Amino acid sequence: MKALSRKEEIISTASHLFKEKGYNAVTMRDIAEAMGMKAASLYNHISSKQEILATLILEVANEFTRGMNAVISDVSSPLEKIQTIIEMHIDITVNYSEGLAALNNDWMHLENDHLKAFVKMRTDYEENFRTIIKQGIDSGEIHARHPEVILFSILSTLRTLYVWYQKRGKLDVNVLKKDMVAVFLNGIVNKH
Amino acid sequence: MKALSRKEEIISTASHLFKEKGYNAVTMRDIAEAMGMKAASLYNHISSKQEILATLILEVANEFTRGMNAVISDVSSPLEKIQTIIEMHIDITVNYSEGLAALNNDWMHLENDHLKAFVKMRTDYEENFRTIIKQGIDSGEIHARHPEVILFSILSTLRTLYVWYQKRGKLDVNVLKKDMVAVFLNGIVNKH
DNA sequence: GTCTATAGGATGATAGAC
DNA sequence: GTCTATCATCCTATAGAC
Repeated sequence: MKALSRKEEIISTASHLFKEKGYNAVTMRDIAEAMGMKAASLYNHISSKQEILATLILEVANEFTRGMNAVISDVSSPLEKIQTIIEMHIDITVNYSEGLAALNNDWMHLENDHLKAFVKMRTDYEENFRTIIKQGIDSGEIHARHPEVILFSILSTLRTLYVWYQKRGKLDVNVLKKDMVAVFLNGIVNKH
Repeated sequence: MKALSRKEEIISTASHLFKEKGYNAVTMRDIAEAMGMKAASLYNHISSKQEILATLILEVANEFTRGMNAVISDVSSPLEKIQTIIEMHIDITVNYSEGLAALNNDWMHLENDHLKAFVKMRTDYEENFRTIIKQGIDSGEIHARHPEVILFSILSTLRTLYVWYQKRGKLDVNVLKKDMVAVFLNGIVNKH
């Protein structure tokens, strides 16, 4: 467990507050107070409030991009790829839950190049996922339903998992992965 | 199509802006400008920014509560009830998409009694849904998986449907209902 | 590296003329 | 019912002392 630099402490503190109230409702004074210092002192470690947001969001977005690239270059069936993506999302949720909240709720408050970079990463990610689903439908592994409905159902669940994961007393990660994969792959109806 | 009162126009205009940027990032001047008037004039029709938010969110929350009460008092199986809930969510998404955005993203900016009322409605709603899922598991209709995983997967998808519904060129509502119900009930794997 | 002081501007809301 | 003018407060960020 490496000690956090002062800058990392600030970003971590801010991320907790952003998760509760959102980027715009959190002031530099709030962040400073939570760290036991004055707002002006924050600027010795970070250059702006925007920098905090961008650092937080782009770190997680990069994590997703890395994960998706690994899945794509993997030699496995579309169904196996989808399972791996679900598991990857759950891992990221557990490890970056505050950053994920900012990514979900406050990405539109990114500015200029940060915003552009984020939107591109998200678009690419969705496009890759969509392609995998279509391949599964073409090969007959996946039911021939509207691919957007499948893409959206899985993605929206995974994206908001962070809200629920901490609320429900930290269910074991492996149980969560197993059940989540099962819900999407096999549905909830018991046919036996 | 009844003509909107000035107050309703303001709330409708505000809801569009809230959906794009969030409650805190939208100013009274933004709302006024979008209506072609000055910020001070808004106060002839509404008493505060908070009133706009509360009106918007509580209208949708009431809609969900009404729908859930109808489902509960229905004589039908747990699986049929879940199907009805999914269809109800889709109907509300189509008819109240702006209010739904505020409910999802800005409920924490409600104050005092409005906040209390909202949280109670949401808790009751989730508890009712959870009970239905458990009844389905007990009766053997639903796979014996962690009920929270099922509850969460369905709810998070339905709650964020509004983001996606308008982005994807308004897929036919009946196709959407059919495919969405199928994804959750039967999964995506084709077993034939 | 933290502080006080403050610049410079935005914000929600009110008062009062028309 | 809309306007202009304005209040009181809050906001991000900077300057400069210690």
